[in-house]
Amino acid sequence: MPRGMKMGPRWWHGKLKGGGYRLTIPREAILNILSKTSEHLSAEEIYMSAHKTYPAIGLTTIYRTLDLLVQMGLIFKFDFGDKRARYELAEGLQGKAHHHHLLCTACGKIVDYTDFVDEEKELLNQTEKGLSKKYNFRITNHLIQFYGLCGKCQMK
Amino acid sequence: MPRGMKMGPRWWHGKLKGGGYRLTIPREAILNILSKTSEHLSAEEIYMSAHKTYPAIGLTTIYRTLDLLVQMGLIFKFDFGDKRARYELAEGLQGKAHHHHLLCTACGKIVDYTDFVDEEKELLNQTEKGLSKKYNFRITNHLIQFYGLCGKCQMK
DNA sequence: ATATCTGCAAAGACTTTGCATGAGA
DNA sequence: TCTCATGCAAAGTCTTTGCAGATAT
Repeated sequence: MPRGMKMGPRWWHGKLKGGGYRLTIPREAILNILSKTSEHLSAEEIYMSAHKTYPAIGLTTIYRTLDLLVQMGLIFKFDFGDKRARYELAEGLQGKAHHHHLLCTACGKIVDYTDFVDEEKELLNQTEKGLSKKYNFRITNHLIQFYGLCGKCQMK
Repeated sequence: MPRGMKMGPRWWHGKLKGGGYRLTIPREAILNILSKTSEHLSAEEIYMSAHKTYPAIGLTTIYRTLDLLVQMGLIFKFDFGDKRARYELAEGLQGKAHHHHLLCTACGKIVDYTDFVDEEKELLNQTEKGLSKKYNFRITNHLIQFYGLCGKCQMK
């Protein structure tokens, strides 16, 4: 059984309660969906998926819940240049490995890669230290993305 | 006199003509503005600036021109998470050095840094090679951004 | 001359807000 | 019970599109 797929009280119950937030059906639904996919879903896609098991859900709630989860650090919000925000479970949760993204500028394909991340991490740590000192920033996060053409699109 | 500030036929005349594009007042105005600033202007800001010297200009034209210039590779389009696209002259033009961005998540301040870019470049080259081979991508570009709190915002 | 470019107005797409109802603890 | 959360509808923001008139070459 894959990591993070076990049943029982969901790992996020404590996180929500600890933050003083209620455990509601929409929140459960959204976290369930994000836990089970490896895709980078948009609000609309999450809405459609959640709608199947809980038809009463509204798109507004999706947006509000996603904002909350981002703020709590449970999920990440990305902009891949296709005009809509996309979300994924934060690293470290559910056995998710830290990864970066490789994007096809022609078809929009997104590849998560975990290779080379160790080397990157080393450099990033140094860079963060240097930048922190020089510009007096407290760095909390970074974003790395590569853009190019995937195999299929190269042939067209 | 700073590099790139000299008068005479603008460096972009040839680029536009070579691409089969006309040399128009709006295009001149927009390129002039982007050449003279070190800020990361939004379409609206460029519009307001251009409007001062050429009041007849329309916001639509700003968007269309920016799209054209991005497509030609003369400028870069960025998303800094504030809901509007921001633009800057491409590296290598007008003596612009290759740089990355450091963003304050509280006040939106953007710092261009050129330090550490050499080290980053080395790693990125290796990573690009590895990714190209493993995922069969032809990588054309990359994005690196650091997020954190600037000095002022740390104190609040 | 004529194909390209522009400006206006309207439409489009995604996201946010106001407010009354409903539900978790 | 009593806040907090939700859903609907409407509004907001940035960006794109349609089209007739203007312009560069």
